[in-house]
Amino acid sequence: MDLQSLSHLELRQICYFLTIVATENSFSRAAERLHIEQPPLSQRIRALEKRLDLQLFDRRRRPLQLTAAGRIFHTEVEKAIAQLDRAIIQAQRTEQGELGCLSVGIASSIANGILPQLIRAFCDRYPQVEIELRELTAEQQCQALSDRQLDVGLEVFSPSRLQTSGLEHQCLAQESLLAVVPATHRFAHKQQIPLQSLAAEPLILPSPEAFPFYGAFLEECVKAGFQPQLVQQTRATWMLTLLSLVAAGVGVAILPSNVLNVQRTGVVCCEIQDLSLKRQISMAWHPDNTSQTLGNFRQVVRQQVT
Amino acid sequence: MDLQSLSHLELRQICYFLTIVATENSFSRAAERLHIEQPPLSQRIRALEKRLDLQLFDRRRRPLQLTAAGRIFHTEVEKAIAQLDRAIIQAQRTEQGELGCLSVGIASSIANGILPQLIRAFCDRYPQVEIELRELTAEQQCQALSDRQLDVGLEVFSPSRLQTSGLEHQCLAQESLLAVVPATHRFAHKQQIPLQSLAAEPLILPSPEAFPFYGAFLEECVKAGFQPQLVQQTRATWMLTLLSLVAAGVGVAILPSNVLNVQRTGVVCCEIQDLSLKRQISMAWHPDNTSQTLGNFRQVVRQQVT
DNA sequence: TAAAAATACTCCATAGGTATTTTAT
DNA sequence: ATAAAATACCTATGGAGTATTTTTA
Repeated sequence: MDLQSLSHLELRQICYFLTIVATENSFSRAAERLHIEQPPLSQRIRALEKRLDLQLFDRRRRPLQLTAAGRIFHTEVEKAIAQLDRAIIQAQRTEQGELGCLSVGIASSIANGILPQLIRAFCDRYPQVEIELRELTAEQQCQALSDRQLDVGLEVFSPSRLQTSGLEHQCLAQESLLAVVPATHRFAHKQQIPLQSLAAEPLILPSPEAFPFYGAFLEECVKAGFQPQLVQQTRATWMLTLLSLVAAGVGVAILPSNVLNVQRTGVVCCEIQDLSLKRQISMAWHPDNTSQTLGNFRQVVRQQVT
Repeated sequence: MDLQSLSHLELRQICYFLTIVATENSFSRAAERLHIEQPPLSQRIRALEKRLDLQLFDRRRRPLQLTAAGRIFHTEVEKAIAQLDRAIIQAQRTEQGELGCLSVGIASSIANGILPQLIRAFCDRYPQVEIELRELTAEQQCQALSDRQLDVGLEVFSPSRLQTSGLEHQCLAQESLLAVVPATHRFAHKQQIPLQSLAAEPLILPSPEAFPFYGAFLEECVKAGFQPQLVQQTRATWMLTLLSLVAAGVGVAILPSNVLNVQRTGVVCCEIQDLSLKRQISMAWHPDNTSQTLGNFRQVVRQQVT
């Protein structure tokens, strides 16, 4: 393909040609339909024929007929015009955010909580937008948002980290912490337990790298007057792993309230009295990202959380 | 698809866009490659963006990047340009006679004789041209050639009919007539027989409508001093039918020499002495038919018969 | 002879060039 | 500070209009 020579072709001339064929090869009626006079139309077609080095019409008899080459050109160039039209439509729909791709950072707490309704609502409204879910920690999401690797992140972000990254954010939901105990435990029949009652229990906490939030929980325990006994032998992060440890009687797990969305035999959840600590789940994005798809996603999310 | 609005698009601007993307989104280097200056290129792209109502490039940072819409437009419009290129190439090849269709009128005598080598030679040289073989009588061919239903005819044409149709023609081959006798016939072992020896034989001739040429044969018999005995009960035209009648002992058939290309058990061919009568097989076409495909066919045929 | 396309010319819109300014790293 | 793109302005190619001629059925 030689762009250099194609660029001298006039799309207008091609559309004129298609119009002439559409009017049964009448130059006069095509000119009328094109809102130009007949002589310029004749000129343009001759110019087209000259540029292509092709005889498109057999002018030796009336009514004018397409040559064999003209017929082939017509069928093939019609496909090209249709494809060009598709290119424009698709690009415009992409710009409107009706078509394309959005990469969304999530964490297990999101996947297990607010995510399904957000995805459902967005996909209903923008069925042609592909959502790429990426399971990343809050820190990885901040980095990816700054690097334009990610369009939007859903996680428990620390406000200071959002600040330093220059990210914008919106609060979506709050979660409290629950104590998860074996079904055979003496707390199992209680709706609520005091925070201090955990002083005597071996506690299972998720790996602090993946869940930095737990530092705040430990501080609350100290404020309440005890040093928690941590089960050190595990650095698991998956909620199902932690629940299995509880079911095995290894200890009591402290987990965010989205654990209520999971049914696990052999464990029971108890609210913790006196613990006002809340995990703030937010949506974060980069202010320079002007993608309409992102704007649409934010709007849908805003509608869902209010 | 709206031809009216597409016609105001500039193909040149689209090619400029593709060139910019091809040079890693550098306007300066694209301008260089396009042999224009950078400012006009910037102007053209902005004009394109304005016309399409599309932001193709994100100009807020360097090096410039395509927007999501720009990326879609690029991949889709590249297909359109490739299709446009195909349209031009195919039309040009059609005009050169390298691509397309040729309708060729034939008769059984041709199919059984010179046709295979002509088809073979033409298809070898022009493999993308489709040949449509139409089995028509000489009269039907003259009519179809005049009506532009047929590109070229191969038949035993009468010179006067060619004249009145205003057709051009070229002689391809001559055929003599043979006597075909049953294998048990007393002539069966002879290479040649005198014309007059046919006086005593019941003669099987093809239907005179399909083979007007046989009138001349009957005249030759009269000149030789006898009135041939014609088997009247058949008006068959197919050579294989006539040979079957001979094999059945109904009589002696008088057939063109292409019958030698057919092997039929129970029959033998004999040359006829003293019979100078020749069937002239010609190629005919209409002088107004300027199709290059026809010209190419005529040239190949000319090469084959010399 | 009549309808339709081609030709001849004039005008003007827009692509391209040159000089300069603005912008992003 | 510098490289690259945008802006401003000028020139000229070529598309469109009007009047007329040519062609074909």
